[in-house]
Amino acid sequence: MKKIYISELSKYVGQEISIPGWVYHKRSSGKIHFVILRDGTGLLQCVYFKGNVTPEVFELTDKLGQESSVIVTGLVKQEPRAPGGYELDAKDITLLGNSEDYPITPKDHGIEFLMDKRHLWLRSAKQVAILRIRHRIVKAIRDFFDNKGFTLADSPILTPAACEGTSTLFETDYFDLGKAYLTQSGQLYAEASALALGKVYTFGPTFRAEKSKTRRHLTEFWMVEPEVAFADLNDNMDLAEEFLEYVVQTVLAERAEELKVLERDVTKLQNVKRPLPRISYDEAVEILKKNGVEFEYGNDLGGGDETIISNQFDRPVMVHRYPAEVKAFYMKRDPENEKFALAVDVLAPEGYGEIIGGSQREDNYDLLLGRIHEHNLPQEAFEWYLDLRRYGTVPHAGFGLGLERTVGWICGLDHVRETIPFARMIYRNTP
RNA sequence: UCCGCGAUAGCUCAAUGGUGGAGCAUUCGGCUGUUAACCGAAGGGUUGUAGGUUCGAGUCCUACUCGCGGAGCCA
Repeated sequence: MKKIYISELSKYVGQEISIPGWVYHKRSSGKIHFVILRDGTGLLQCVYFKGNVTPEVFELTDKLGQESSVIVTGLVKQEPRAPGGYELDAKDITLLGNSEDYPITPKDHGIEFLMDKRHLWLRSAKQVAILRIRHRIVKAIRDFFDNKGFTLADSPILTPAACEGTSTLFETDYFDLGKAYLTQSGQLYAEASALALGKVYTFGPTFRAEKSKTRRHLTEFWMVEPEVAFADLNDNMDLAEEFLEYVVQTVLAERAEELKVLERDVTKLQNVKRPLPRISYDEAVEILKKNGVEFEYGNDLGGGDETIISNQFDRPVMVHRYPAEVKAFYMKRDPENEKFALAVDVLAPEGYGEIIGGSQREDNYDLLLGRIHEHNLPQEAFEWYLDLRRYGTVPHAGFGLGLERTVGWICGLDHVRETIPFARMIYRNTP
């Protein structure tokens, strides 16, 4: 028999069909049993009347444990009383794999328990919706860059040294070559690729061994990093806002059902259209002072500061030209004021914080070499990077977008751990 | 690393220093349209670990373990 998914049931009204799936839930009322079937594409209520099926089938539908795998057979009917609008006037059922005492019941559970059972928690409606949205975001990201002539040029995950020299890295032995480190950013390699291909992006996992314990941090997370040759900070901001608009509007258009499952207030996402507001670090500091924040000028913005700033706007806000001291060594200084780096962070609304960090890169060999020394970085490890300035250097810029933070923001979640199938955090690497 | 909060049934939680309970889940019974169905009944506990105070500790004290949230750092 042809395999049918619940999502395409509307095409089979009046026909007898079989669908494989899992028992999501069941209710009974004496001579009638309701089995709610889940197949990964939707939910289907299957109705078993005592008079319509064999005693063996009726008995089985009473005993089925939550998440038992079954094949149901019956007649597809339109039924306003059923969730989804269709139901199965069921005739038969075949048990594939029994499930007893399924731990995740349709009641409240604590986060520790759910994370311990993450491999099963993924089957829940909200988690399915989140992962579908995550997938659509990934596809939108790829579509956006592919359609604009970018080439995917992935950066290595095992690297010989710190990209930025600041974060704590995961370390591993690498044969006779000493230590290797899991990458914390593909950017430096993306710069090399951009000078080969013009417009590139790298999209892969990145790793931070920092002991961050907040709703915005994972030790392993995905980042997309476009890099463009012959681009300055303004080009970079133009690209970032067009990119964000495309991703958000695509998800709104194509994952409306999933956003509904998550009860996301989409009016906050509908505003994500160009132009996004652009303010300088100085203007951001003014906003903080107006809101009574004691902020020491020259510091980086903290999580609370970002929330106050983003609350002034109805869409993501770009904050540019940060004090160079708080930013990475490779960022180009503002020619109009050497104290500032040509950096830009995009702060998501509703307290979701920094989802994009980017900059125009330092393209002058002597200045870059000086920065490497100022930051006490080993010049030898960066010789290849310096080569990019020795041989045909050009102005170039790029940014990195954190996938999980973006998924969390678009889905309206309060923690990034639900945005990836199996989150890796400081105190959790299982399941 | 620092600060705060927490750990009681499979799960979510309650219990004035004085006989550890409820809802859900499970099992049994009832119900021909349920929507986290409902009604009745039953089983289910070394209260995170180790000490201490007390006639008596789930409750008070100390240490430890684990978890959650935040800071720093960052996407």
